[in-house]
Amino acid sequence: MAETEPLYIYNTLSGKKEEFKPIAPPFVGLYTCGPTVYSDAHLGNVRTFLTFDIVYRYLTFLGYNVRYVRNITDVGHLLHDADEGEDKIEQRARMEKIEPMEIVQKYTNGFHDTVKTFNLIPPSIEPTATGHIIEQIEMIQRIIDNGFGYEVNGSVYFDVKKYSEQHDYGELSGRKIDELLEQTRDNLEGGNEKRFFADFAIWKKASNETIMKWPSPWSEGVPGWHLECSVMSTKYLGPQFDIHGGGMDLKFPHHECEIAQSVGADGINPVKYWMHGNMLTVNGTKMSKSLGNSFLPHELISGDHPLLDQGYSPMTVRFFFLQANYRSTIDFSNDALVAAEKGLKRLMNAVNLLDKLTIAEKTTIDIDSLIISCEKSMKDDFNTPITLAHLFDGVKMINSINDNKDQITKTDLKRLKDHYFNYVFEILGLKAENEESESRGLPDELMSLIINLRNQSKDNKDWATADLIRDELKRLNISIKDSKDTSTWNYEN
RNA sequence: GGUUUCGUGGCCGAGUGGCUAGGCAGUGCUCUGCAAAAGCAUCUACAGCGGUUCGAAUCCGCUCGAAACCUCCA
Repeated sequence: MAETEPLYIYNTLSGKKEEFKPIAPPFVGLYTCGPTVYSDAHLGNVRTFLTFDIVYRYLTFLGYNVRYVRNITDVGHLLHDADEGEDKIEQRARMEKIEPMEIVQKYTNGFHDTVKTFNLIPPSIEPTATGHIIEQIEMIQRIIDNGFGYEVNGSVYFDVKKYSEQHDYGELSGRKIDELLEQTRDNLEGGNEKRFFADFAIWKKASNETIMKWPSPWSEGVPGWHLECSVMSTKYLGPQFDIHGGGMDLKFPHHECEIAQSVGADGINPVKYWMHGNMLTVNGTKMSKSLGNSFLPHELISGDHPLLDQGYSPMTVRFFFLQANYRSTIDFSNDALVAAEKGLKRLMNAVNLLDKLTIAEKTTIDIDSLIISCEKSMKDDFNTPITLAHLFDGVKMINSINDNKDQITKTDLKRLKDHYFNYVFEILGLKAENEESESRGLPDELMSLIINLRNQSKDNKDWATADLIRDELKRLNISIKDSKDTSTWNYEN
């Protein structure tokens, strides 16, 4: 692998693409905000995790030793207002009449199934908030000791006003603290324990009924939502690490608060490169549970949802996402998914052809520029749509060789195969989905029997019988496709 | 209301101060007993109005439109 071109990453902190320089190469620390496991992850959630799956895969491909940390939020994420509502998991547990930790387990399992379905590589470490209560309490103490936290009635708040006198609260999201006050739609209402409207809870005293709570120097309570990411990233990646990812909607306040907490506790700006993935939209509007326009992965695959004309395979969805830049919104539609389905098939057909090409004395295609182009586009802030475009240029080449219009030598074919293997499977994380061949056994043998009989009819030019077999199978949702000397079959969806 | 981003051909989506994005659909062709599939070729574009420039879809301004964030959200 030619390791010459630098990698550029769009850093939210600066608002531009910057050359990626790891703090301690060959090691790279990558942290992504994981799910709050109080309900099923929907497709929009999947998109963000996919974005960082690509980052992880590509950095690894480049030879970096990546430690990828993605947390599970299993406590502390409150409803409605980050500091006032009920814990999401507790509320859900009450609704389903089970233990909060059962909720956590149930939806953690579901999340793992989902990410596996879409072929996401598991993180190196997947820490939970409840597993790091002690560390969170320690961090709160450091924040208090440094004068950036204060206790009121057993709860501890981060003193944003004080912090902003010495530091830039808003450096990530571009907000100005004094403007924030006027711009906030709902300003401070009465009965609030906070000294300043922008302060946020880092420890919240729990009510008597609350099941999930822990002792602390201030009260029995729960840690604030923003805190866990600061604590766990620091613990596993150090006080300063390379890349922090998450959805665009977490930029403010969540990530802004993370910075403030780390600086407040340890005096170090925790992250060199902030990356934010954009939203999945439906008819131009953000997919979200509250709007009722979200659907779950299994609904997408089965097609069992009012917004869906049909089901789409996980790899179709993965390909669909990769056709857009992670920093752009991508709009869901059935047309777009159908297009992705066909595009993916075209790509995969060509990849499969690679094993069947005949070798020649010379090579008449330009493999070098294909390889260089793909490297260039991936190193330009993980530009997967351009990379796919290059790979489709290569598809033309492959087909052309297959049609004997171009030629390739043994060595070059090996390079081409390696290239597609690397990019399609390793970097973009696509995989073959031959669902019809999954442990078919008997049907497979029956079908080859039928196809053989039909081929005999064809050999005898008994078209009526051959067509009858094909038509009758079609009624059973099985389609027959004749190529030059063989016939293939598959289930129709 | 504030902040930010965006408005590309039938659809999805890149990119960029002058040079083909790509995928899907459409059209034509090849292959084929027929069909399907597949392959090849090919058409339509840069919201509107001004400005900067030799030249702008790309830079600047305004208008219109959309979205995200400012509340929990990936």
